[in-house]
Amino acid sequence: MDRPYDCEKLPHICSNFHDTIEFIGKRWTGIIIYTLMSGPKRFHEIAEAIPGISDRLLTERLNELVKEGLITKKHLESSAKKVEYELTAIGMALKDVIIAIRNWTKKRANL
Amino acid sequence: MDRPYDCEKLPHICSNFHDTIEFIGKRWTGIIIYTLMSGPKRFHEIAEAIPGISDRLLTERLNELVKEGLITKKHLESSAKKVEYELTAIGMALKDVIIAIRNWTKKRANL
DNA sequence: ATAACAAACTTACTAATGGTAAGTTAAATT
DNA sequence: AATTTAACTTACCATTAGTAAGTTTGTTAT
Repeated sequence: MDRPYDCEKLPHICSNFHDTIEFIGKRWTGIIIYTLMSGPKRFHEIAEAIPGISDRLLTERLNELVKEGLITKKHLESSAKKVEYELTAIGMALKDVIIAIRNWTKKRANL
Repeated sequence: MDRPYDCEKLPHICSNFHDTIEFIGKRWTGIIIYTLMSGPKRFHEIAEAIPGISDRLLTERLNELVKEGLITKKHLESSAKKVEYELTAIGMALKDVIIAIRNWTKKRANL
């Protein structure tokens, strides 16, 4: 069986695969990104779209995503309290990953 | 912006997306699957291919993957001590997800 | 044949992360 | 002026992960 790619020739990519999957696989991170795929959202909108997540973890994950450059945070209307989160271009590029996971989930359900 | 798919029409898929990404996103799970993409491997081969993982967690993750039907465990040579782990068809089907993550990682590195 | 070694766990313990709930702060609403 | 709301923040307990030593059965060397 062949590998998806050659680790000898792409050590940088190989060494980063683990980091990437561990990052986007952190608890709640995947579904937060998925939620933002349908457009920018405010804090409470994300919270309401994801049953089970707590304010604390949502704050933490959003901060991590901002830090990693996958989303941006915008303060609305000169108010310190209204914010909006939006995927960056590289964050939005995760759509292909999400589609692949969706397809796999569907395939698995049909076994 | 359009969604990758319509949750109204595919509630089953929608509700399972989170489960899927949380499962394959569990610590070490992604890289274990990736490691097995290049063919069946014995316990110590997987351990050696994944720097940092401990015997305890590797055992735990492999058992979870067997339980979820993504890999199979084969005892070699009528011996109780030599085992081999291999991706099932549905486990191997995660290759598309892995390729998507690889592509995204590459794209991100070029920013 | 016996002793040392190895593979694949298993157990015990500590550290890190996640979950729950209450508290905070500034702005918007009544 | 008092109440409510958004978006955190803090404190505390539960769950999960990391580290290291121990176990069991089979294999290899003497």
